[in-house]
Amino acid sequence: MVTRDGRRRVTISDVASHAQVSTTAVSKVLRNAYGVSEAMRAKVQAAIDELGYRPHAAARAMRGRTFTIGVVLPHIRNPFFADILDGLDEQIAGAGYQAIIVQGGTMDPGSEGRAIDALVDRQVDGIFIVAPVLARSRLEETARSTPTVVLGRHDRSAVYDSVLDDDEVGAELAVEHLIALGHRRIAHISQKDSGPSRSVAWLHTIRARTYERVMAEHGLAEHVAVVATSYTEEGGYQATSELLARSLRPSAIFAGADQAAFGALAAIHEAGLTVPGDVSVVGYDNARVTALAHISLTSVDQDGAIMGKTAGRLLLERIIEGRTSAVRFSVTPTLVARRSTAPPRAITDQK
Amino acid sequence: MVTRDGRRRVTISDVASHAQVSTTAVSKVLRNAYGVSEAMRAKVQAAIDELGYRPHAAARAMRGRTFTIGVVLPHIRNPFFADILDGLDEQIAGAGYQAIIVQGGTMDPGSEGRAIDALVDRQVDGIFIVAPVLARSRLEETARSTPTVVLGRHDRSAVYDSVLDDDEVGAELAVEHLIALGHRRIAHISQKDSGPSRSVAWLHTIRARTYERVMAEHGLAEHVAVVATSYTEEGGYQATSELLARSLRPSAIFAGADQAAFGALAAIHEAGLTVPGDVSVVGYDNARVTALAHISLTSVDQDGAIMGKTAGRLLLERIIEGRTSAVRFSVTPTLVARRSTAPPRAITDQK
DNA sequence: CTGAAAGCGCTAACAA
DNA sequence: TTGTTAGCGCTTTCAG
Repeated sequence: MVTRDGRRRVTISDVASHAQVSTTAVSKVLRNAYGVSEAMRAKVQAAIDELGYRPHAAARAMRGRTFTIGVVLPHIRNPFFADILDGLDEQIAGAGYQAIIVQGGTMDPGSEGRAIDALVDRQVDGIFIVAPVLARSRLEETARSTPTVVLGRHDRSAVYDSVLDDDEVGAELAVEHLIALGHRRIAHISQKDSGPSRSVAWLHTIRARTYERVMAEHGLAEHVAVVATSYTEEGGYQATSELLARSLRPSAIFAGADQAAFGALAAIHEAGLTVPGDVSVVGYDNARVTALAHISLTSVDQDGAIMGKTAGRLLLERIIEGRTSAVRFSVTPTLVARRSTAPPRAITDQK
Repeated sequence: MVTRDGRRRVTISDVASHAQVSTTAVSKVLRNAYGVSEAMRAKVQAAIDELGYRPHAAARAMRGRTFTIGVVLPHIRNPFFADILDGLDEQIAGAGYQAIIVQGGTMDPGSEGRAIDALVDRQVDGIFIVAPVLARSRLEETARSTPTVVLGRHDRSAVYDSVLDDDEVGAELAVEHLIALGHRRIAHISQKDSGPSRSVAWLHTIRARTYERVMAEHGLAEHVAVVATSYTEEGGYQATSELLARSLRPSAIFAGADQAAFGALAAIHEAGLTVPGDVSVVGYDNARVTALAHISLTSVDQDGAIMGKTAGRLLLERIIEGRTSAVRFSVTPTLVARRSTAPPRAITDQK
C-alpha cells in the first residue's frame, strides 16, 4: 500500500525480513501468542521499534481482532456520557483497546440502528450501547455476533450484558425529597417514547412510573403531572413552559435528566420566577456541571465512571475470556441536595 | 467469516451468485462505478436488498475507501464540540460517510498522537483534528498520507486544511467589552502550554496575547494578569481561586473558554462574591449552555456548526475530488452580552 | 520453537 | 459491458 507521499507503510513482512524471521513469528510476538522463545521476542521487538511498525487494524480485522471497542452514544452533548466514557477508557486502555464513538441520535431507532451497523461493519471487537431505544430483539441480533454491553436498559437479556443504575430507587429519592420539603404539586419531565409502545425497558419509563407510584403512595395522585418531551435542554425548556402556563402551577419539578433540568431552570427564570423560591427543581445524573455554584442543581447521583469502567470490564471478559453468559450490573444512586430545592413558598411563608 | 451464532456474514460473492453475476459487477454497483447497465444495476440491487448485504468496511479498507472520517476531540466534555460535530455529520452523511470519534486527551501530545495513529491504523479516509497541541510537523506527517483538516490552529500548512475563528478579533471583543463597562483590573485565564515553547499556533496563545495587547493599548499594562491552567472547569476554578486571593482582586475575568468560565463562576460564588456585582466574567465559544438563565454567561460566539460543516466539505473535496492544495477557512466571531458582565462596583456606586 | 502457505472480503487491472 | 484474477496485511492451520 502506497501512501500519498509515496512512502510504503511498514508492514509485518518488512519487520520479518529486517529481523530475519518469518511473518508468522512477528505475528506471534505481536499477539503475545504461545510458543515464542525469548530470543525471538527480543529480536522481533527490536525490529518493530526500529522500523516504527504499527499493526494495520483493517488487515487484522479480516482475520483476527481489531482491538477496538465501539461506543454508541445518543449524542455527545450530555456531560454525563463523558463520565461514563472516562471510566470505559481507563478500563480498556490497559488491555490495548481503543474506544471509537459514534453518535446514535436521540429517539430515532433508525439512526441508532445505522450507528450500530457502522460499528459492526468496521469489525469492532465489542460494542457498548448507551441508553438505546431500539427493540431488544434488534440489540440481541447484534449481540449474537459481537460482544455487547448495554447501559441503561431494564429489560433482561441472555445475550448481552447490562449496566444500569436502580432508576426506581433514584426516582424515589428525588420525589421523596421534594415531598419531604413539603411539596405537593410536583411535576415530572419525561422523554417521549420513540415507538408506539411504552416499554418498561427504558429508564425514562421507570423514572416516570416510579414518580407516579410515589406520588400515589403519598396521596398525591391528583397532582400527578407528566410532560413527555425529551431528556435535552430543549425538551426541559418546552415541558416547563407548558407546566408553568397551567392554572395550577407546580411548586416543584422532577426532571428525568440533568439536561432537561437545565432547560427547566431557563424556562422558570424566563417566566420571571425564581429557583427555588417559586419552583424547586431536581435533576438526574449528577453530571459535574450540576455542582457549579450558578446552577447548584439538586440531582440524583449515579456513578458514571464506575458504570463505564464496568462496561469495559464486561466487554473484555467476553472478548478475551470468551464468557457468553449474560451479566447484569446495577449501581445504587444517591441524592445530592443543592440549592435548587427548598420548601415551597406557602410553607416558607408560614414560618 | 463465521459469526458467533454460526451464521456467515453475507459477502459480496453471496450477492454475486444470488444475482448470477460476478463479484466485480456487484462491487461496481456498490461504488456507482462507471460501466454498468441499468439491467445489471437493478438485478444486483435486488439481490443486495434481498440478502440484506452490507459492505464489510474492514475488507474495503484493504484496497479502497472505508467511507469513514476520523475525528480527534480533546475530550467530549466540552459542549462546543457537540456543535462542531453536528455540522460535520450533517455535511458528510449525505455522501455516505460515517464519523467516528476518538478522545485525544487535553494537553498531552503523546496521547493525542496515539489517537491520531489509532485512526490512521483503522484506515479512515480523512481525519479531522480539533484543537491539537501536537507540533505542526507531526500533524503534517499524518496529513501527507491521509486527508486532514485541523480546527483551531493558527499556523499555516501547505499540507492540511485549516478551519478556525479569528481569535484575535474574538479576544479583542471580550476585552474591549469589559473595558467599555469601566473595568481596569481585568484578568485572563489561559491554558498552560503543553510543550517547552509557546507557539502562536495555539488559539490560547492568540487569545492571551491579544488580551495583553488590548490592555496595553488602553494603558492598562500594569493590570495585566494571566493565569495559565487549562480550558476546563477545574482549570477555571483553580485560576480564579488564585486570582481572588490576590491583594488587588480583579473586577473582571476574561476566560479563554466557556468551560473555564464555568469554573470561574463556581469559584467566585464559593468565595462569597457575586457575579456580576463583584466580578464580571466573559467566556469564549458561546456553547449553548451559556445561554441558560442560571448561567447567562457573556461569551464570544464562533459558529461551531458552520466550522464543522466546512471541515466536512473540505475533507470530502480532498477525498472525492482529490484536491491537494491547502485551504484556510476563517469565521469572524461576535460578542453575545448576557448577565455575567456589568460595570464594576465602584462605578455602579458612583451613579 | 519456527516457517510456509492459504485465505479473510473486497477492489482494480486486465481480458474477453 | 462483463468476468477473471491477483493481491491488500494479517492470522492461522499445519508441517518441519
